[in-house]
Amino acid sequence: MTARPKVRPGKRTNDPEGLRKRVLDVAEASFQARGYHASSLGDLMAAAGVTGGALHHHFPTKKALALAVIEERVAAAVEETWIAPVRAAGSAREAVRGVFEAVATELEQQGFVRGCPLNNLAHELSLADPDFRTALASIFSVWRQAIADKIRDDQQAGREQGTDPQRFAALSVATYSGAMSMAKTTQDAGVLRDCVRALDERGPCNTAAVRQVCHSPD
Amino acid sequence: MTARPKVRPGKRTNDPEGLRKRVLDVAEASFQARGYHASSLGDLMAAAGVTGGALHHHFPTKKALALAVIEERVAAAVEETWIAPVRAAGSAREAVRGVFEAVATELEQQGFVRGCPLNNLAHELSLADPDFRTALASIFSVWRQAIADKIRDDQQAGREQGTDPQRFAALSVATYSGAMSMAKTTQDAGVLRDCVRALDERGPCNTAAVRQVCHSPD
DNA sequence: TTTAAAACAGACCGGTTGTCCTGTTTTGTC
DNA sequence: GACAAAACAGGACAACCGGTCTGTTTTAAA
Repeated sequence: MTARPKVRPGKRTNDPEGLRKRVLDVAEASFQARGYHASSLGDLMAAAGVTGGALHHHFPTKKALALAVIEERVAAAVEETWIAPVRAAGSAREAVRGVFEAVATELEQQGFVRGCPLNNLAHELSLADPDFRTALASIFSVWRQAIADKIRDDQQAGREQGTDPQRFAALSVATYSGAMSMAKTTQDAGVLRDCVRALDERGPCNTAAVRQVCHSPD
Repeated sequence: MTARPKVRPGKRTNDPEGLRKRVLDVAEASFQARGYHASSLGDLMAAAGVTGGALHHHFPTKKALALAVIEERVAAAVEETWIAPVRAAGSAREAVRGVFEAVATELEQQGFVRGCPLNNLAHELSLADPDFRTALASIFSVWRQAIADKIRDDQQAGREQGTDPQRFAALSVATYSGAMSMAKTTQDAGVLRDCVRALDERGPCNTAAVRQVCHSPD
């Protein structure tokens, strides 16, 4: 995939940053497709065109490599597909709708579903190691925080009322995570659309305040 | 944990069903706590007090063992904690609320969160093998179907209107799955309560039919 | 009692895994 | 150019994994 400088012996060019990036690229992709435990360092070395010595120089252990993938790549992926769109959108609800739709469309034209990078690793590694767990938990935290902040912005601008920011954020993240889990298992991104529609087609209006005004004609 | 008949050599008692059950017990627990790849057959054999020959007799491969765990144990767990309560509840919405609360309470007094057995294995194994994927997908399917059926019952009884059964089911399952994912990562079941409250505190009432009647005083 | 199949015991093996280690080359600095 | 540190090469290795194999014991049917 990436062009690797394989010159004939005698001439070597050190490129620590490029090599590190190549390793992270390969590791990120392999962890996403096969998971952490099913990805062997041998496979990663071969795919990245990197020797054992070089790999060990940049990432002393497999755990260190995974931690770097989580902190640099997974966090960036969440930032790109969720946090930035949320900040840029007109409202939190629009943002959620937009991301669901965008991801669904992207997955459909891609033809297969590998799942959410964060959730994939969260399931496999949260209980395996405390360092993994805290790194993953902090990504969930900033994700939720970004959505909650947006709701507060909406409320200050009068676009939203009576919505608990924390709970709305929790619901959004949970629904997306779970929908991606199902989409990965069924290999069908349609469930993302089902969820986002159920989410804003709203339900029975059974909040006490609403129930008084919103009664059904029957 | 389970009493295993370890008599002195010369006396042996064949107990194929008991042995099989012991292996499944141990495998289910280990897959839940450590995952599939991180669970070695050696560990399982030791924990179950079973020799290699016996294990191989009942489960020729590790994959066969995992498939049995999925089809017999994981499916049963979903049935027990979700499907049965849904059928027994007064309405689908009550059922969802009840399961979220019950699981949250159970996890809190338990002190730690191992996550949803189905989602744990779904993330790790869906892409690893087609047989795993279809087995897991069918559990998701019956889970969703049970909720959708309950919504239809509610509608026929006049307890519910204007709710798409499939979408509601998708949303319920997705929210639960994602909430359990977060709960596992943060080791805090509180997110389950956040989600279920956000789910029935309802949102902006922006469905076309509702928007006409249910306008906000501002 | 005979007998065949099922149930179980336990050693064995080839392959893989992650890590370490020793050496060599490149690179920046004085 | 000297030199030390960083960057990289590549083999070695011990532990482990999953699966297989042969043999023994139990069990139930005949």
